[in-house]
Amino acid sequence: MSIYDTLNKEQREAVAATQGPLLLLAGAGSGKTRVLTHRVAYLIQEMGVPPWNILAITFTNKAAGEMRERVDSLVGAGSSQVWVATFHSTCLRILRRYIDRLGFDNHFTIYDTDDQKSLVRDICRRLQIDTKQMREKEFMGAISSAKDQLISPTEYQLKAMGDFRLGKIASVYLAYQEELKKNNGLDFDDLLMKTVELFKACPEVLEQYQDRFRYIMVDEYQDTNTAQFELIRLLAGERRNLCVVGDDDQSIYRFRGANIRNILDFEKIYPDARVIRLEQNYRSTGHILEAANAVIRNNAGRKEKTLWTSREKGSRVRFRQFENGYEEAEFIAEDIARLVKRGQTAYGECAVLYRTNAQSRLLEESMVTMGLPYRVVGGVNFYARKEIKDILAYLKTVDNGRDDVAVKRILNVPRRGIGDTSLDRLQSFAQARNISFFEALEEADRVPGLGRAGTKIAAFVEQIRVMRTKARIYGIKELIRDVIESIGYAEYLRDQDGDEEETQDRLNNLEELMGKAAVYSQTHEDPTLSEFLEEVALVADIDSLEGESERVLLMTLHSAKGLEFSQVYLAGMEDGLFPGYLSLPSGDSQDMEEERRLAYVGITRAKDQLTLTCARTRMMRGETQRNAVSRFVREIPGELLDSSLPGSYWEPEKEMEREAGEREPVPAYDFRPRAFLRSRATAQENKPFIAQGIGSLNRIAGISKGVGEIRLEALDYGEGDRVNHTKYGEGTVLKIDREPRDYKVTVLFDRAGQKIMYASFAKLKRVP
DNA sequence: GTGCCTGCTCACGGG
DNA sequence: GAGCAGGCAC
Repeated sequence: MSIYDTLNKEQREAVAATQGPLLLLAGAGSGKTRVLTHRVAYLIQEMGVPPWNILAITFTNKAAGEMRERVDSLVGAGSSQVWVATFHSTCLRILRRYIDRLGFDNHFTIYDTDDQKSLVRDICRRLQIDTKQMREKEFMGAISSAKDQLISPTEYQLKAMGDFRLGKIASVYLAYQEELKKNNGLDFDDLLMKTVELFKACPEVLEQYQDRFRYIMVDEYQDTNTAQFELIRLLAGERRNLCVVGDDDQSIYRFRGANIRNILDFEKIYPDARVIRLEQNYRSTGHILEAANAVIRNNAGRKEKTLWTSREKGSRVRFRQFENGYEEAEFIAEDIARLVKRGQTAYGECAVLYRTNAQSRLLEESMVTMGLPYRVVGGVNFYARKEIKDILAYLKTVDNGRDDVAVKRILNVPRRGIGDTSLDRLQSFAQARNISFFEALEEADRVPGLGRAGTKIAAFVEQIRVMRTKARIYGIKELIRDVIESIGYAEYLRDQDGDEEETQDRLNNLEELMGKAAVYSQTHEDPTLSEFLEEVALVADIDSLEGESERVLLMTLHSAKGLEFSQVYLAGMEDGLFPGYLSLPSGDSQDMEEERRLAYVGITRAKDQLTLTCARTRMMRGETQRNAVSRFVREIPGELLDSSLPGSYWEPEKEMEREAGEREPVPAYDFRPRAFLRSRATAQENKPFIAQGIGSLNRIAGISKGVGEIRLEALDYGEGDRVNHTKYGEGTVLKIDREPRDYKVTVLFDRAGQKIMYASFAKLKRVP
């Protein structure tokens, strides 16, 4: 039996269609990664293609990591020579080798969003553009989308003729590119654009890569932008052994230039392309899939396809509406705890997905309160954190002083008494002599008007020199530790944060960075600081999802693409949040369709059970907003839903009557769907709700009781005792309620206020 | 040059 | 609600 026997007919066809252009329309959960990995294996094992002739491109590091793993385990020996990478890292590797042909130094630095912003700000100041009238963001967005479409500053200028705003953008764009070049920097979009430029300018380089990458596969093709498409088209060249895999229904990156036409028009560009559709879904139960189909059906302009599954119908899609975001979050944590207790699922099988990162906080809090193991994926990019960027800026400066942005960043971190005035003087000195900022620092005694700052600058330069000496002996990890200690960074953080907990978080992040450095040093034969810094530049999140099988995952819908979970919770299903308020007024425009595709992505992540939740009111932009149930929920036919509030969840008129002020505050454990109250307890509705036992709440919420597995152990603390919680610190136990399967403990924390939690999860320690 | 206060803007997503 | 930029006092 061969490894290909487990594939269905279409999948096998796709695996064997190795020559010429192939468009693989792969619906959600139809096993596209399986096809891709088997295709790699087939090329190597059956077609005798050397592994290094194969290129598999993905969008995210996560996808690349997963693909790598699966290729490794399927192909075995030689698999490491298959080039599996993201667009950006592929370009990075190419440019590191050849960008000198475009007049850049091969040791260019990568500008992240922060660096971009400060660069744009400098330029606006220089060009005397009032950033109150045109914001930096507007420029950044315009520049980025120009690059996505491979529009050069000069072309932009031509296009902008006669338009004031566009003209401004064009001049900022031009200055921005000049500045980048001067600083030997590239931003993320440049990685793609410059690679295309390189290929067009140097046919011999292109030929070399065409010869190397004889078989190209592109995952998530629906998300490619013009630059990426051009890159692929160039690489595929005359051989055209190009296999693109995508699902137009899952195109969710229009905001960063994804051109859905790339997939819709693939057959126009490659008229002889084979098209294979994968429509059998192996992931979700019937009800979940039907719900997904019902939602996506509302989009116009898609390639028609109907996903089907041979799996059972499964349980219906649950829908719950809550009074506010707290109750929603609490329900989710509570529900997961309950399912795990009953042995119906494991933490690692559950994922909570949301539209905006801002939603993660409440969910996270409820996880902490319930004591559930969880992890937030994404959020603030690890390498974008202040403390990480500070230390990396030191390392960059130690490695070479060429990165002006990095040097400027740390010159006064920690405080050295070198302020803006000195910085400006140094800057103009450097500019006049055409030397780097760090070189200007080294010659600070020749810079006019520095005064007392001069000594401080000399001390800083000396400090860097000492670090450079140490860098020759120390490993990267030791170097990081030494940098942190010698600049007194921990003290600086304590000073800045004022909050010990925050400082500790930051220090922990730095420990993580050291861990990362250690791993790097161990896994590379000849580890260098330069290479480490280069590698780190493109990584979004420090750790992969490996070894996370024991935790509930919290992430945005965008990060969830490509993943699957037994239990999926989609939180915040409200008009105004999801779909976002920006896409609402435009009705059924492109924006709304993209939101709907995102909903489709979310729904199709679920294998066995899908739960949709929303809140009637939610804190947004500092004010409480009332939101209607998301239209995406309403697009799901009622018979697929288990809402335990029949027909009552959508009542816009009633929404209008309700004033925020007329409601009494609700106790923490009132997580019942509010609509239930309305149908059941009309007259009494506004009376404060007195917390009932969880069991009865379950019954109210329409959830049957399961058999408890948890043994009731005696607690070593009682009412009035002082206890310690890992996150909230110390507090006093106010109340302990015995529940059928656990104790419910009410604690008044000194810092965090009153919380209610389950003893078996919260692991409270008695303070002697 | 620094620290504090105020007021403003932004919460949509990633490499 | 939070983070940041700008203004102001020391």
